[in-house]
Amino acid sequence: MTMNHTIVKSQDSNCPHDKKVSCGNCRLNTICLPISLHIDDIDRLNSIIQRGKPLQKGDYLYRANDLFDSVYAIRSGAVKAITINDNGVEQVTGFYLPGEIVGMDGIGDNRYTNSVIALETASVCEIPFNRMEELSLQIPNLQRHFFQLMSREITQDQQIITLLSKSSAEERIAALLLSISSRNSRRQLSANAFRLPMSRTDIGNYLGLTIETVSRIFTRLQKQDVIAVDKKEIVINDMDKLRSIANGESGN
Amino acid sequence: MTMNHTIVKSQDSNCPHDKKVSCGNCRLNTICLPISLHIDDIDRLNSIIQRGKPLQKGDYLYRANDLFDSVYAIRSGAVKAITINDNGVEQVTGFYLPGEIVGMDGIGDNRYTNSVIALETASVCEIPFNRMEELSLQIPNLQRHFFQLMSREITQDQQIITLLSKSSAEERIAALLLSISSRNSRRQLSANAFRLPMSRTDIGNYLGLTIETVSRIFTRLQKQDVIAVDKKEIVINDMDKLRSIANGESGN
DNA sequence: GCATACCCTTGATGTAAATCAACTATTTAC
DNA sequence: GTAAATAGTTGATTTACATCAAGGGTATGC
Repeated sequence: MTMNHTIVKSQDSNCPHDKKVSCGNCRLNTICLPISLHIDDIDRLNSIIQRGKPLQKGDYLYRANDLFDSVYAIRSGAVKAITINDNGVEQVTGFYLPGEIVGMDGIGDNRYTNSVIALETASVCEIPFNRMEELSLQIPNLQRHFFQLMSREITQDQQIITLLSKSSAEERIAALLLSISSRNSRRQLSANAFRLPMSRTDIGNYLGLTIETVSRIFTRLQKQDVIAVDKKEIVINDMDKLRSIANGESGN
Repeated sequence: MTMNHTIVKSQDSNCPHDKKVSCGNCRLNTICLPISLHIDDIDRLNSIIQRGKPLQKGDYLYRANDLFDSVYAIRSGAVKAITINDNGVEQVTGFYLPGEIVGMDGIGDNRYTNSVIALETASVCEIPFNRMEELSLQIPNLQRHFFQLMSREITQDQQIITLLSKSSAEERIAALLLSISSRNSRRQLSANAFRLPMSRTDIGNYLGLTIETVSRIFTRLQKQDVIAVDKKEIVINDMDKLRSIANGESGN
């Protein structure tokens, strides 16, 4: 990923070094923001949002048990959310790409239940929750938007539950690839060729599989010419086949 | 469960046949409602809530894909939420007991993603969401309460994800029993002896296990004197042991 | 009161994925 | 530039749970 360091005013509003970024001109705003907001409401929302220095790979955005104060929109890069349960086992609970929101798990008991870690260099927009709540009282559409965001997170988590409860290793991997593919295309990126921001270990942890199984499935899908794998670079050669595998319609 | 059919005014505000039920005198209100609400705010909330006839076992409260209009507080009985995925596989996504709220999955796209079905005779309080939203704009604590409810649902779903991804069959069953136990004690019911409202099939579906495995685990836990099982009646004989099993600290 | 269906249990066998093991490729550090 | 650590692949073996199978118990309906 190239980055413009010249003094020329960048047209790319998502360059992490560009301090002129605002919600109004952010190219992710149709994903991250309620499209239904008035232009001046967007300005009011923008005024409460803080944009800090980018995270480096491995940096924590916040840690489980930290006091909750903000949710964060991913502006560039990618992060993972993890929880550590009572017996010290780590679980990856989600991967978050640009335009997506993390931190809503912290609202319930005023402490985050997940830790969020950068998978690569990433920049985020911090949305202080108390101020967002106040603003929501004045902007009904903003309140509605946050209810919707949280509801969709519930629905997504329930889809993961179904995946883990009912699907084979191959179906899980196929579903993850399709999820990343469709989230990429929502951001106007290629649905067929992309780089996985996470390691095989993270994939296995997320999908309830060992790293060996993840590796074998990638190899198998490649041998079937469904995908081409080169380290973290993925090319989907046969989207329909991948979908039918994810839906358990394949003969395996 | 006995029910008073005499003309004497019932003291049990949760008797489904008592039309005088209100949030103000409901014994579940510390669970279901924000405790932080003013007494007149509780009245305002109460005024928008609709209480219909009880559901019979097997009745649907709503169906996946129905237009979303309300969330529901369970007043008595128990329900399950299920989703049917693309390939027609049914997944139980949750069990809901008195004081708990269902339907928040519908907010995201204005249609329910789950169907909710009564596991036994059950009564519910319907909370029309549009009216609740309007009220939230005037009662900040109510807005906050709903954000918290949704956040906790996210956190719970993530705990299920961890359970399915990382735990053995025995650990899953132990965790479910402990969950029901603690939810019962929150309602001032026994933590050690209770009736499971759901079938073995539902348990297996929820936990990603076959009915045979569920049955075997119950038998095994009984042989270890951790629990006593008589059909749906459960007695927890050794809570500490059950906890250590759930935490994967048992030698098995 | 009996039939039908459903729910649950228990045993025998099969299998997908875990585990164990060895090795290669890639990144990080000095 | 080389060493050490980290990440990923592939094969052999084990295992936890699924599947297959049979039977008993309980509820539902005529």
